[in-house]
Amino acid sequence: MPKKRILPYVLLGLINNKGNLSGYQISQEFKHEIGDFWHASHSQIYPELSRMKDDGWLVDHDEEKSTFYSITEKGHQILRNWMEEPLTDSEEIFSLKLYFINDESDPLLQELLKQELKLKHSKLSYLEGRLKEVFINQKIIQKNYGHYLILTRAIEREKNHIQWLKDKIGHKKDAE
Amino acid sequence: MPKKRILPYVLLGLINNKGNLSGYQISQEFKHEIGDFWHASHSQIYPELSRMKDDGWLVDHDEEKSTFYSITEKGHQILRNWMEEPLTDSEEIFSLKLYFINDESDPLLQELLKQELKLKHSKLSYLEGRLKEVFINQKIIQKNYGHYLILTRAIEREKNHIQWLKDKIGHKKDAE
DNA sequence: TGCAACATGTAACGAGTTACATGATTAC
DNA sequence: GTAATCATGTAACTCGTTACATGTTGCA
Repeated sequence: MPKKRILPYVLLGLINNKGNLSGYQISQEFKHEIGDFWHASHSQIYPELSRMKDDGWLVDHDEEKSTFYSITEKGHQILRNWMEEPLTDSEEIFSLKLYFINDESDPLLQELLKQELKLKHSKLSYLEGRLKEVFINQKIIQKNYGHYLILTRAIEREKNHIQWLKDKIGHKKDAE
Repeated sequence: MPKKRILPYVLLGLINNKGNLSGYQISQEFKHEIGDFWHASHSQIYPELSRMKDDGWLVDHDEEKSTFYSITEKGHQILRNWMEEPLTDSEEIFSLKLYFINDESDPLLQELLKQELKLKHSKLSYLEGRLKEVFINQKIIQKNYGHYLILTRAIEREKNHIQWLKDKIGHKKDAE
């Protein structure tokens, strides 16, 4: 099966958040707001939007200069389904989905955090397993020091992420 | 200009580390050892190896079942140049280059860590700037809570990475 | 004897990038 | 008036994936 495309869902999410958007505005979004987490160039955006319109996910309405798109009921459904799809081991998707959640009280937020926590836990144990398996003694560490470094770094990173997730799941307010 | 390809350098690095490797062995490496940080399928590997041979980066010698490749002097040069190229904002490349450094005393190690530290510092200030710029009051946070979360998460992640880099640059031994 | 793993290759396809194009409007 | 930005579109190309293909060796 072909790899799951993400772009259409990103476009859906953006249009859903903002009400309606033109292709140009979306490409600006990618340069600013959401640009830290995802990117697409205009040569992807325009054809994609028109495909999504053909599929009934969006409707367009021409205004003075631009063609604006807004989401249909079908589009809503599709977006919702995607948002509720179980996460896979991809931090990008986790970030994107978070981005599309506006309200702190949306139950999907806690759901996402819990799913990601589970994923990160298993990633962490996998990495810790690798560490034990590969670096069984000091000599191997010395002979493959770079490998040892990134592996231990990866482990620390997961731990840090897990800690963050746990904090947020506790639905604590920002009290630092 | 076209995007810089990484695969050839990964193959060079692997072959350089192990002395000589067949295409099949390399694809096994991707399934195990290095698989946590980079991946390529055999349909990429074989043609790439033969291209690299044509370019004089590798020489092949057929043995019983497999064709083994080893690195040439030219290949060494190319690999070294790549390793010494300044890092860009891509953690993948940082990890890969680290992976190819075997010896703790290789001066390139400290160089890499310092470069990455600089990059991460500027990334951090960029993200902190974004946070101040976008989330100017509590209301905006409430209305875009997911965005706020991933942005603050991204900041924490950079801080964690910076801390790790600083630890390692201090050429401290693992004393926990 | 038949299946899994070894070992290599090529073709078809999908997604994303850069480049090529074009025309309107705005600001200096 | 001319440069930048708005606004959209398509074509060429590259990279990577999956699928298709083929022959060998080891083992149960």
